[in-house]
Amino acid sequence: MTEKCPNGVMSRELSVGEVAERSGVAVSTLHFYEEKGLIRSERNRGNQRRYPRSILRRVAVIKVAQRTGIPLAEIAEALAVLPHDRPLTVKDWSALSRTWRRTLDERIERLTRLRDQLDGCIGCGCLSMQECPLRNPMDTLGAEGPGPRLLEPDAV
Amino acid sequence: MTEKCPNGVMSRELSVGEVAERSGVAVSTLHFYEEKGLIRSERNRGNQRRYPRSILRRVAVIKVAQRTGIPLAEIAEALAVLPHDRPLTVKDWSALSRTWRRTLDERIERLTRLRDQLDGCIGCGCLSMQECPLRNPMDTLGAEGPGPRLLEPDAV
DNA sequence: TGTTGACCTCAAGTTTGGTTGAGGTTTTAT
DNA sequence: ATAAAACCTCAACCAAACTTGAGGTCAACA
Repeated sequence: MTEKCPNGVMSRELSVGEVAERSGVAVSTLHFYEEKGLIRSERNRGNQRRYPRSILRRVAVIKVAQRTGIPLAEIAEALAVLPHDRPLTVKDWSALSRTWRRTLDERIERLTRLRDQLDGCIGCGCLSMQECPLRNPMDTLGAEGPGPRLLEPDAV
Repeated sequence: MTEKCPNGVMSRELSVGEVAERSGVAVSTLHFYEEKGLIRSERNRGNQRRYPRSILRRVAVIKVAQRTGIPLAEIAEALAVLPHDRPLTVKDWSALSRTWRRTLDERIERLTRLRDQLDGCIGCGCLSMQECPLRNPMDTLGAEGPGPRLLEPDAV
């Protein structure tokens, strides 16, 4: 069942079930990814999917990207420029992960800014559209100046 | 059109369109929130929605919670214990925002951990299910030990 | 008194990321 | 040889958070 090369690395192509098991995603998900163009498969004479072992890295990359919050469509775009017929290299991975790291950084920054605003507003609660930094998410520009605001019961 | 009280605060009830404009959410969204139990409305004799001005703070709170990533269902739950018939007080807001701040903190932490793992793996790319911290998101436990991993072309 | 704009309800559509199931074929194991 | 396990396609369904549209009513203004 498991054919080994001289060097001891298993080199047989993988069935969809094997890929599912080894990559930790469901078979249905692999079908789905294929439909979305994220992965590709060859077929054997019985029309069953057969994958090169490099699929495992590709799927792994997809999963990591998803954890950073990148939507599948964007992941697909990023992977689209890379060939399906050879494994992703370390270089490919570096480029991708560096990009994703940057967007992850931005997400973290945005959330951190939000947290700070929340801190500044916990004791206030005015939530004024005009004056409260929480309601004015001018996310990038530092048009801040939180500080306590006076709270008029309904003057939102 | 705008009736003022002696003290200069407008105290008229608001129509759904007015709430939409002043709170920055669409009319359809207000209908939707009502259906989900997040907000409530009185009706005038013509069956049109009429809101007390306190609705504006309530909607504001919902929006802020959403920005922190809290799903509507959870926001609904949190707001459920608070009466619809009086404005949210600073105390209400403090309690809510403190809770949400904590979950926001967790989100930030999780993302930061991910970023660090990504940093450790950018030059590696093994993405091994067994060995790569990026693939083993045992998020809470510090079962770390990233460091460089040797990269065998297909040994994912 | 129109007529226009705001409002009403209810149903259906949208997007993202999949899962579930029916009905049928292929592979694998005995 | 046969039965079970794995695979195939295609369609439908799920949840979240809304939006859109149809068909009809109400209100505000000239």
